[in-house]
Amino acid sequence: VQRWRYAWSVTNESASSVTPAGEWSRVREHLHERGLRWTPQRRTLIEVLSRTDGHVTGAELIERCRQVDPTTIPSTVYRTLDVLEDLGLLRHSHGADGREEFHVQPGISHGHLHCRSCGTTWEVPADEAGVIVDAMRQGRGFAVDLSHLSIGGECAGCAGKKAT
Amino acid sequence: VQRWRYAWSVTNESASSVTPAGEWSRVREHLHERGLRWTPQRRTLIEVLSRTDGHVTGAELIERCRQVDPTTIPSTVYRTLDVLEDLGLLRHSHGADGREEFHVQPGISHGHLHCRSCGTTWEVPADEAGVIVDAMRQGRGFAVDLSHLSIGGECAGCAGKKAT
DNA sequence: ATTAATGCAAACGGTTTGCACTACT
DNA sequence: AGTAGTGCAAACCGTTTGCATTAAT
Repeated sequence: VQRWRYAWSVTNESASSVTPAGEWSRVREHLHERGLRWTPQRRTLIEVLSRTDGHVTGAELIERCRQVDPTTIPSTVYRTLDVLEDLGLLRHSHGADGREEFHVQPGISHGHLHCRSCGTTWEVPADEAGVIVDAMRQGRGFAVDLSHLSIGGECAGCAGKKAT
Repeated sequence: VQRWRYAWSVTNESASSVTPAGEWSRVREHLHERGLRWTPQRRTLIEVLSRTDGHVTGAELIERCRQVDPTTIPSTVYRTLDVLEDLGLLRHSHGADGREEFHVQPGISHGHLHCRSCGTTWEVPADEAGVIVDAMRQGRGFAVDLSHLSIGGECAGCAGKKAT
């Protein structure tokens, strides 16, 4: 029933970034080192991930994979995400809407700021969050993991609209 | 089919706290003011909520209601939670496991600290979180809502165990 | 030839919805 | 009497699982 289409060559919009600087270029080797396999489905997901920075939900990734390969099956995506998390290339938590949220490149750790009015999410880089990390360490001996720092509230833009 | 059982008198373990100091004592009036009704099912949920401090998931509330009244129906609980949130007695967000999390007494606003090792959750009171609120306001004009502050990491206890 | 990975379909779990019925007011 | 609220069952949605099949090694 004609699965296993290789959509790769059709969709490398930005050939230069398909295998970007980072982690993704060696996934294939990482997998092989562990006796795991490099499949077209995984290739598709890696391509999508390599174009993604920050955070995505599982459902979003499936959607994007489907654009590359319409035959994408959810369970395959989720299973591959599990594997990638085992390899340490990914980390997941849960977003404000309760869905799985995957963080790409956990090396570059940062927190998140969510505006309840406009729904926008911003990253809080490590230096800006330093004050939080310090406060929790000193007060409680708690080691903050920035990738699991989530701050809700209202952004300057939305607050401004109301005020006027 | 014998619904509408009043389990109230059977389960007032701590009669003194059934109608505690706060908000819950006047829910009935709040409802009536808006033309809404006081039903046994709502009474059950209010009783459960009055014994609850901090945060619970919807599923947990249903479970606890069922202990008071085994005939509790999920949709009724969720619908009442909606109403209570409209009345401002409750606020909900999403917890680390992705389920709805209801915050009781939103007046006493606080953040949460989650340890990834032992799973414990601590409250971060307003004064302790002040440094975060200030940092975000000054840096970005962002108004932090403490009830939506979630910090993940590892607590002193768990970090200690590893070190030794 | 092995066996990891896939496709598929069914299950899961918390939450939501539609609708006829019930009981607060 | 009028209508808010309920019970029930089915739908929902993202995610997970079991299993026979397929394909990477």
